[in-house]
Amino acid sequence: MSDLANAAIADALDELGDLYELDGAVIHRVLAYHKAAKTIRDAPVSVAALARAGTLTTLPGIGATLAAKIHDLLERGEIPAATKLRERYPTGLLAITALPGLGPKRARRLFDELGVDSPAALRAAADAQQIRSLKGFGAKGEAAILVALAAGGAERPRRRVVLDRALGAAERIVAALREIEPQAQIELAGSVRRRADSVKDLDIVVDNATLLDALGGLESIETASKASASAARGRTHTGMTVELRAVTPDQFGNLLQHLTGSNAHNAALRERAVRTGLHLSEYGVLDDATGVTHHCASEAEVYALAGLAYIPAELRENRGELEAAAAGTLPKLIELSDLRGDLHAHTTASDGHGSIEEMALAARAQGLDYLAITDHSATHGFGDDVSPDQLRRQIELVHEADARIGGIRLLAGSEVNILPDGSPDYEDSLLAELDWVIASVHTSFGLGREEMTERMCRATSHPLIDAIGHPTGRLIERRLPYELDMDALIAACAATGTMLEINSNPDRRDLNEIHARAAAAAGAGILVNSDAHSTERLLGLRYGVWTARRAWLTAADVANTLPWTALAAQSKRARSGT
DNA sequence: GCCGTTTTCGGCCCGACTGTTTTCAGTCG
Repeated sequence: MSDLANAAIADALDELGDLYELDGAVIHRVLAYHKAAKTIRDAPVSVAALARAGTLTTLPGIGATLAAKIHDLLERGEIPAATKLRERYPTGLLAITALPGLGPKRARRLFDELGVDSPAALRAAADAQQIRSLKGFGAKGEAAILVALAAGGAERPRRRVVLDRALGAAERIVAALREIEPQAQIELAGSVRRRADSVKDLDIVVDNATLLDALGGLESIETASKASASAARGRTHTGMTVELRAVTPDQFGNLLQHLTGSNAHNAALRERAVRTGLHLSEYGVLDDATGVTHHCASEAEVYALAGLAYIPAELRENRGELEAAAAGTLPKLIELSDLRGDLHAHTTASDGHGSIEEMALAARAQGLDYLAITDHSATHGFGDDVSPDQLRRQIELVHEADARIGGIRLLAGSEVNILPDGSPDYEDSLLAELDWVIASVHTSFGLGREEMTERMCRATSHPLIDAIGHPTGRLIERRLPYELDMDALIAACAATGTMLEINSNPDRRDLNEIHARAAAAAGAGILVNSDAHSTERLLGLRYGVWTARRAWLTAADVANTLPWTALAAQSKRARSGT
């Protein structure tokens, strides 16, 4: 049986669901495929391993039929039903359904009646004015198709914006609105509030409708218009869509909960509620028994009516939070103030912009008790490598600064490169002089899955490597993670006592929330580090904490919530006596 | 296709918007 990644299995089920939908299957069957795909994509364990163990149906939404199809995929490399349907419906047809306004039903009509099987064929049919005469279409629909094609909608999905840029824009808008109406309730909603890796647009809820008219006048807004008495829509100069919604204070909780989502969370929440005779919407909670619709000023009231504990926004992805909220077993999530130290930061010795002292003072100002100076190592390129002699000098400088600067403990460390053979790029005798070593991959990203896994697992077996930095190398919306068996790496870390980093750089957030949750479940030590290259970037620790919260982590799951002495005492170095 | 304070069949979240429609289907979030 092959060892497909969860994401690959999920993609296959999503595709099959789309094909079934084109084929006219009942919508609930289609949804079953997409739900199962999401469950698999979010699973903190290897689904291929579950298949080998014969326990696939323990996953919610996976029954006998889907389990059999997943077995086919793993054993034969394909799902026969998908292969058959692909022969009937060309891939170009699926591309057409990605166009705004064109779903499976209308795409199917274009295919059946005009033979349209690709974006190019669609353009030709629209140019020839063949579409307007079709049932369900018209001249307007035909024009909309041409507009969507011209916008390139069929080739690429609309780009998502990485959280820090989106959050910056959102916070500027909220601050500007607060200046106009200081008494109003103004809250971010949507995926920005859930602290997702990236977001598509900005949702903001206010309890004062006069603010709807103010949106267009804000400095950061390029254009805006009032869509209704309770909504305004605008666009920032950077091209992000902003949806501003106004509601009376007594329904503020209903709307905020609705717009915060996620869609999967809300759908599952409403399905649960229906079973107890309640119907949730953005307007209130309708009780079948009494016919009364309850309005909720706060989100906590919405969840309480549904019989649930309050669910923090970061957990609202339908990854088990509803069940935990019903059972009273939601974790007490880690907070930024729980972090006691930061074990990954750079200075001007390599590619950072601050001195040791500047970084130390900035970390102290943030309330941290310790900071590891971990500049790049001997083989780092770009002319900012640190030779062995320079590192010896750097160790002295860190110790000297540590003695001089009060209120923070400075640790002499390094971010060493993991060479393709899995070894670090300093001699062991030099590594032994350091307080802290974090090891990362910065070269040879293109190794095969097995070689890369072997390379990284080998690094974890090195007695002087304390932790693995940004373990997958991904850059959100820019670079895919390298091929790696994360289950194997997590197991190797747990076995050797090597810690895994959640890198807080908002472009990385690596480990991601799925892997971080899996690592915690496997008993691996987890760090939330800034990887700061400047004093300002130390503030980025909140992104790593948000990833940790989305991974369900508590303070006890994250090693650098401990004082340095306690962390050092339980490190693998201390345990092995090196 | 899944699932069970409606248990092995009959349901399956809610509402807005759009365009093509005389009451609604399709799409979207």
